[in-house]
Amino acid sequence: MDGLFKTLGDQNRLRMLNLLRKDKLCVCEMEVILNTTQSNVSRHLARLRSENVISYEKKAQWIYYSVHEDFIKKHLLLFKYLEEFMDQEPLYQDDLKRLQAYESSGENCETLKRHEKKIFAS
Amino acid sequence: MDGLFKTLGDQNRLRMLNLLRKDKLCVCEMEVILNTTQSNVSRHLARLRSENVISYEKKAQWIYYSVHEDFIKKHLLLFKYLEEFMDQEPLYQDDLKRLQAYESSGENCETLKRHEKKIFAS
DNA sequence: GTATTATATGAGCGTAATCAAATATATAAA
DNA sequence: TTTATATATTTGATTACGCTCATATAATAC
Repeated sequence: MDGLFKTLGDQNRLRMLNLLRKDKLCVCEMEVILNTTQSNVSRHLARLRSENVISYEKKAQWIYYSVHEDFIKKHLLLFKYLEEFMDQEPLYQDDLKRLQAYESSGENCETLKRHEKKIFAS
Repeated sequence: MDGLFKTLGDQNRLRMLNLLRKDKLCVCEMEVILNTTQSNVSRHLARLRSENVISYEKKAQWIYYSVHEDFIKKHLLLFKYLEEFMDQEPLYQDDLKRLQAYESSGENCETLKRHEKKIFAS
C-alpha cells in the first residue's frame, strides 16, 4: 500500500496519469505534451507499470499506454479522488489543455517527428 | 498533491495514521504499540504534520495527535480509500489489535514508563 | 533547586530515487 | 540493407529519504 503511494508521489507521474485518464497515449506524445525527455517519460511509465497503475498495447513501433482497468476497479475511491483533485488544479488543467490542442491539431504518432516536437511545448 | 502522496508513501507513517484514525495518541503510546523508537515516531509525525494530515494538542508534557479534521474534509475520498484498505490489510489489522490490547489494559501515558514499554511490543 | 519524562531536532550514514546523456533494441520505411 | 524512429535501459552524478545516536527543550515531580 505504501508502494502505491510512493509511485503516485511524483509530480511527473501524476501528470502522466492525468493525461492517460483522458486518452491512450504513447511515449512520444507525452514527451511532447509534457515537454520533457523521452528517457524521463519512459522511466516514469515503467514505474507506473510496475505498480499496475497503467497498461499498454503495442501497435507497430508505438506503445500506447492507458490507465489499467484493474487499477480503477481495485482502487476506485483513490481513482475518483485523483480525478477530483486533478480537475481542480491548474497544473493538471493546463496539461489537459495542451492535450486537447495536440488532439485537435490533427497530429498523431505518425506525423509527429522529432524535429516538429517543439510545437506543443508550452 | 504529489507532496501528500510522498508523505503517505511510507509504511511507518501509514501505520501511525491507521492508529490515529481510531484514537488520539501521544508519541510514547505509538512508540510502544508500533514497537519503534521515540525519535522515529516523532520524525514521522513531523512529516505528517507538515502536510496537515494530523493535528495535535498539548496536555501537560504529552502531545496528543489525531487525524486533522481539515484533512478528512478536504481529502474525503482519499481518507475513505485509506480506511477501506487499512481495514483489509493484516499489517494494519494487527496494529489495531495491539492498540486495543493497550487500551483495555488500563495503561495510559501516565502509567506508561519507559521500563514497562516492552509489554505491548508483540 | 535536581532528577525524570516527553518530545523534537541535529548530525552522520547508508539506501533509494531522480535526471540527463549515451547506448541498446525493435520496428518500419526507403 | 541502410536509415530513421520509438522505446527501454544503463551509467554516473546529484539529491532526497529513513534510521540511529546524541543532544536540546519543556514540563513534571521530588
